[in-house]
Amino acid sequence: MLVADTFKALGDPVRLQMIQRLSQSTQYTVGSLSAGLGLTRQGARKHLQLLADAELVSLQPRGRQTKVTLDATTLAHAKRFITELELQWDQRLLALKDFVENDVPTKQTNT
Amino acid sequence: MLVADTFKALGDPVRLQMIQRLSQSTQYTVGSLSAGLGLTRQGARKHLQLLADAELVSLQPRGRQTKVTLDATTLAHAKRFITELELQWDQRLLALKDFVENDVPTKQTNT
DNA sequence: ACATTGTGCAACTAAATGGTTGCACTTACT
DNA sequence: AGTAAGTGCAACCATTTAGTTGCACAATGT
Repeated sequence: MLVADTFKALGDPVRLQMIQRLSQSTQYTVGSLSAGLGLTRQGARKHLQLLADAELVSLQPRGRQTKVTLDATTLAHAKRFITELELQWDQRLLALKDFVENDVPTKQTNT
Repeated sequence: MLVADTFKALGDPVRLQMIQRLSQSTQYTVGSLSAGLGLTRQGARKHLQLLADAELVSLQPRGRQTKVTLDATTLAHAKRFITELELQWDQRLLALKDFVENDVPTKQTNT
């Protein structure tokens, strides 16, 4: 599973709100989670499936209803990706500062 | 600008690679950034426009060419959003643990 | 046994997305 | 002045996405 898929799944207001709700309660079912989002249950269910495919949530059938829980692991992966970008970015700025101050050429990756 | 728009912009392999490149060098132009991605320059340009609209990169015309730089601020916002989700999630788990161990009812947000 | 509740799935439609080609235009080089 | 380089923009096409309606079906409650 690519990180891009995780971001893609997070890139929708409805799905983000679902995730946000799920971070606040462990008691959600497909029905309760789909209510009050301004679209039909079936519409919401499609979003939910996307989140499940991206492994951001897991669906556990419990008799008549299906429990929905957050998968914090995938969320953590996405966060880590951003953190690493920021690290590279900071190093770049540092190298640039070095170049300006001391005339030490910085290694160029691309032109 | 909604956080969802940031995630949406990050939710594509081509755009993620662009962001990754930009985190490694401050020397990119539209042309150099668009090369070697397996699609036409005009195709890449569309992705770049999306990133610019999401304020993940900024485009600065420099005579004949256009310089592209990363906007780390927006990236930081996205990261923060995830961090806050994780915080709520952790608190939830803690409350749940409390409930199981001590039979202290936890405040339910939803049913 | 029967009704109701919670869910899943398929078909369909409108709009957004990802990609292409073709062309115009300005900046720089000789 | 003439050519090449770097870009921007519009038109077009195929695919995916976001939403709907309609229906089937198993689990629960009376």
